Amino acid sequence: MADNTRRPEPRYGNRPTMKDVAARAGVGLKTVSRVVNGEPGVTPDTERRVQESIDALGFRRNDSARVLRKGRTASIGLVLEDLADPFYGPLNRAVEEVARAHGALLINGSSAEDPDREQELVLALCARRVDGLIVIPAGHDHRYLEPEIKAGVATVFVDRPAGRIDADAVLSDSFGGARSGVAHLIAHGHRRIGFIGDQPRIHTASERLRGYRTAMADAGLAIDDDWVSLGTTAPKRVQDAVVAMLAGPEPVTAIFTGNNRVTVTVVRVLAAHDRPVALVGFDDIELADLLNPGVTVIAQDAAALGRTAAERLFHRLDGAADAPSQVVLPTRLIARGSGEIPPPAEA
Amino acid sequence: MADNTRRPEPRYGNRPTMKDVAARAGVGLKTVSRVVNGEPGVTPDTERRVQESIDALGFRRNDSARVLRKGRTASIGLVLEDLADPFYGPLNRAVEEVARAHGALLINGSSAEDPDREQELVLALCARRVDGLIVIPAGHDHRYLEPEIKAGVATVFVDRPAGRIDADAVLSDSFGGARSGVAHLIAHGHRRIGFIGDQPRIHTASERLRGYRTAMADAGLAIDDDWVSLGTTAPKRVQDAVVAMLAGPEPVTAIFTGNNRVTVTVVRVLAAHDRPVALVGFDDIELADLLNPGVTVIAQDAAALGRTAAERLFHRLDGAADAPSQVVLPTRLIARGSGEIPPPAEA
DNA sequence: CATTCCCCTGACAACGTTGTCCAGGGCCTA
DNA sequence: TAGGCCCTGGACAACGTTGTCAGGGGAATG
Repeated sequence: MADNTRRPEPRYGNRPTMKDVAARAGVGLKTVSRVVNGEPGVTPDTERRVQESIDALGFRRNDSARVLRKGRTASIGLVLEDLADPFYGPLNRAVEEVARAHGALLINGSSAEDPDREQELVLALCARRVDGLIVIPAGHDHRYLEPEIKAGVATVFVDRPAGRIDADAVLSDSFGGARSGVAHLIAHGHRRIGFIGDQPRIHTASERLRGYRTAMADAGLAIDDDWVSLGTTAPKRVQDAVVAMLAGPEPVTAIFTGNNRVTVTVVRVLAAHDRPVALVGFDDIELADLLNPGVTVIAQDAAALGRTAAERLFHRLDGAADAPSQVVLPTRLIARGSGEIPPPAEA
Repeated sequence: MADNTRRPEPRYGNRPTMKDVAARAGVGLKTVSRVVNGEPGVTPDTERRVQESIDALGFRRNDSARVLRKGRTASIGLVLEDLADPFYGPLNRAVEEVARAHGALLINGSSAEDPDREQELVLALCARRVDGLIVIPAGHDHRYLEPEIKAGVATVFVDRPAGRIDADAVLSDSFGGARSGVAHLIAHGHRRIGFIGDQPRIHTASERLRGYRTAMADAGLAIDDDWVSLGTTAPKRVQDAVVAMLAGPEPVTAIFTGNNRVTVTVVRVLAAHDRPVALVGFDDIELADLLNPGVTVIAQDAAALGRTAAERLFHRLDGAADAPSQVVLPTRLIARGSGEIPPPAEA
């Protein structure tokens, strides 16, 4: 039996290793390591020889091996709901900037709002031994993360709190934002106000609904069952909801929308509607100022969410061991016109 | 000197390893490996014992070690220009979906349009031994990638071709799209048409400029130097360009914009302008249909770009060794009103 | 000139996993 | 009953890197 079949697998295209570099330069393995890592204690002459070998062979350090040896991967994981959602773009970018400032790479993926997929993704990241995790949770039970957190994987939740475990979280003030948005509509004379939101199992969605209910109650207004519609953000679903609210003898005169995707669809439907209907939306949307009327929104600062979460994460990685905390960032009402439409004069 | 200082570094919070699991279950190391990987050759009874130990200890396989041993990381790198740019969201998402379908994770980062940062990021990904790379290049010289590609890192460029090396690329038809967009304006009677684009060193920007020039030449129209403005997409810069084009005795009557960010700014400026000015923009923008007038655009399919590139990448990873090729995806003109504004009647 | 000290260098083990190979035991067949 | 085969399980090396430690040579000092 020939023994040239020893190589078990097609390796990394047989990349040169430090051993190869060392052999070519006629030095020891450790000396190469020193040069590669810029450690002191190498003569300029030796260093030059090693560097020459590195360039000639096209050597690049294998970080997998390095990670295995050192125990830190210098990478963090980001699990969000949908990479394509414009709301998460700035958040993603902000996290990346902070990671970069700390010399870490970012591994990310979308859960597509599916708890199983979230878990799968999170655990895959843990198996990669990311140093930390930033998660926009889709599910409501994160006990599966307990062994990981106990084992030292720093974890920060963003946009929505963790379910059934105690963990850091950075949130926007969904309740307060929705409450002030609805109060804004009430202040402009509306009494029949609709709410179209995301699925109630999503924390932000239910908080915003709560804000709506509270604002209505504060003003002593009763809420008709037909005025509240919760469900997916699919355009068809939202469109049907708007149409239903605007039909009948007592249609709503204003609508509060629970997130950017809902808002966009509602704007489209209202543009085709004959009567003006007031609108305030949660989340800012691009070009909202150029529409006619401009769309009044409750803006949250996605970049600040991401930045705050990432900074918290690295703070933990630097050794902070204080109790998990929730940070709530304020929202801001931006009046652009659609929220200031008065209700039609009552018959 | 006490010898309890042997542990060199703060490791992964001392996570249990297969060795720990094996010891607890009273089996050999390889048996644990077999159970973890679902390999055959383990009695149900033994398997149950091992599984119990895994659960009890909270063991999770260390993929770093696995990668080191196996030579494949099951991860791909994506380097794009700006994670926060809405154009790249769907692209990012499409790449992720394909990666997921192939069981790979996605590591990504932004180059911020800085060639040095692009190189730094790409090489960091190579050091991680990603199986493949998808790059939206910021620089024009990718010879630094040659050793990596030779070593087996599959690489596909998207949106812009690679510089000075021969590599796969998936592009949108920038030239043809711009040409047809400008032709559209000409067909609606415009003769003095401005072009506001991104920095000319960016391939798509210069291709779109070329499309503009060709369409003008095709129609026998001369181009005044003042009609062309290239530079960053900073709102201030773009705004100044628009104002300049609309000033003077012979202002442009139509503008073609080179990308989504430029378009957005121009829409804002034109909204405040007294005379109507026709506009066609490269890249679709959200809510473009709801503006008044609707914004006519040359739409490219960002998701298709990402999907095509990722599929090409995995095709290569599956062993395809054909020559590098360029795929050009068509663009689509979407007329919504702004491009169909006629020029003012000449005095 | 001898001694000490420091600087440079390299041998070696270890990180956690998987591929290879071998041993032992049970079962089937002749 | 003996022989052989298959099935299960484990010992061992290797992946490429870095931390530890020890050795060797030169300079500085007495």
